Amino acid sequence: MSTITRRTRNSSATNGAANKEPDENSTDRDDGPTKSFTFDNVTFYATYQEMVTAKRQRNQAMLIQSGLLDAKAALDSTVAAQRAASAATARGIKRSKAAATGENLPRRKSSRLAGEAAPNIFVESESGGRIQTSGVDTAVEEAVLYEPQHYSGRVNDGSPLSMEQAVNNCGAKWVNDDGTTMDAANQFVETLGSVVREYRGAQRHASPTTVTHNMQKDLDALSLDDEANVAKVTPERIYSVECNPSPHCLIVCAGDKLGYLGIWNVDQDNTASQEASKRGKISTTDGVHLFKPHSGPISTLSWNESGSKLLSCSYDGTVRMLDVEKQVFQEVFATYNDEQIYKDKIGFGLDTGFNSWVQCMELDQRHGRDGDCFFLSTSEGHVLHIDTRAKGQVTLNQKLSEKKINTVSLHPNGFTMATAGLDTTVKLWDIRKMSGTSKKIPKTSIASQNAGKSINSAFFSPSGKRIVTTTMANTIDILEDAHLSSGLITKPKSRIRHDNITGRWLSTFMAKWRPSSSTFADECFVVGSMVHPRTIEIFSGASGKLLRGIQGDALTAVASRCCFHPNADKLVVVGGNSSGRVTVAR
DNA sequence: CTGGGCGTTAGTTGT
DNA sequence: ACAACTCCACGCCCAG
Repeated sequence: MSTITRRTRNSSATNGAANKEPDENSTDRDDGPTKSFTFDNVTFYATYQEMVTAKRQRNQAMLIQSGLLDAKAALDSTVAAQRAASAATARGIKRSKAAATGENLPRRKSSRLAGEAAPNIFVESESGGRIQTSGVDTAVEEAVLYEPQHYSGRVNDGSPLSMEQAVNNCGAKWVNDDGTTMDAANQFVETLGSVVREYRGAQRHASPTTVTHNMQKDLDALSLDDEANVAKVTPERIYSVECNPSPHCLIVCAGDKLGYLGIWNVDQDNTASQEASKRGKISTTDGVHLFKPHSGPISTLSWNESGSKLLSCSYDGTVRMLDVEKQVFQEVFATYNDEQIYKDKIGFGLDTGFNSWVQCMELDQRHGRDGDCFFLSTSEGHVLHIDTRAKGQVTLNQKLSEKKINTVSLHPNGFTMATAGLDTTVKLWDIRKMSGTSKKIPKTSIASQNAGKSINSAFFSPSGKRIVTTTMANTIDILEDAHLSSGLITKPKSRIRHDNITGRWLSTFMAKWRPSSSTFADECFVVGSMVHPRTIEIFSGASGKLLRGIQGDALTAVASRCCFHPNADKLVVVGGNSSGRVTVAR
């Protein structure tokens, strides 16, 4: 291959060893007939163009000879066959037919949220983008016009968001226009509440979590073949997926690029729901319910231990908490700029403009597992610690990097923290040695490892013994006892070659540990993959070996963000893709 | 040393 | 079938 020379900028970048044949360069603009052109040291060509043509023919012949074209054709046809065989599932949320043809419609929330008694102003019908309303047109215009503009385009002024508001924020495009969506959402939240109560009750007479006796057997049993285990849960590309911890009921939530939160009751009895929908009771969303508590990508979702609260962290600079029992999205943290009107806010002065956003969240379990305290990392290299108990405060604001920090992870010992990000390193810190606000980057961390390329994620394993990192250098590294080492870590315990180049349209891969009920030797993690046919991969932490590549008809796209169910009796793995679809393997 | 520009990547939706 | 659209990723090159 090294003799193939192409002249585009990119090919010379990707094929650094490309031989530049000097005559090609030196005679680039000289087609004069007085010279002859040498190629392959054999043939003489009268003109430059003839030489180029010959070269192209040679290259073509080489491609055919190499079998690359055949291989590509074979791959293309298998991919095409897969595409044809499995069209995207229709299960889950649907685009409203009326809205599909038009641009974004004015939201109903305008008049509702403004608190105006504006009866009868509803979008009655839409066709071809034209909106017919009942009620007075000017009133609609005013309602839209005076819709309050919130800080940085956030969904509201930071006050608690009711379930109804969160549903209405979704806009007409994704809300079923049969008017039953709200009922369905209400009913669903009731269901969620009873799931939580049941789980709490079970926890009270707790027996130790079921221990998996034969990991490999459980892994082998995972299946991705049932189409009923796929649903469109969010409108846009998924940034985060998480399972409610209740083992009694499989409830999966996903957050997307635009701040939508979809919660899917996977085993909702669809026949019953369709019966009900015929009676006009609830809508047929296949157990999927859509809310919009944020205005930017939801980067992290985390349930508290009892499954009663869901924390969502977004690039929009806010962290919200869905309280299942109170049925409200409470804003527990938000960044603001340094205008004096915000001086009483917890996040005052933490938003420094366009290049500043909150990148990720990690719950701090040191003071109970209710989600009261958490760490945040920012696009500007800060790590924050927020304590929402009492009045709520920023208890740590430390700059740790010049570049974006993609993840923070706290060791179970409660003081070793791992950060990883665009500065191409994993760094370990002792948070006991940090306090308050510091803009100075500490000169030394306890230990660090340099991947050479950006690091998508670095997480401590449940035992704390290991760290798994996913890097843009196309590796997954497993470090062992990194929290006990110091200085530069030159060699990971094991290094897995893994294609992590997802490009700009897919969320980056982040290998995630199975959270519980695994022994130290059984620790394993899940990660998405670019492999054809589409696969969700599970690796052993101890050996770095691939334990299982889950494939099946139900997985038709790359699952960029994956997670395990924390404590279902049976092994459950969930993946979210770039079009908002969630796939459950079990 | 920084920032602009470009290329890569996969899947859905509209024509 | 095919083209358009996505564009809060990141690496690399290259100009200033």
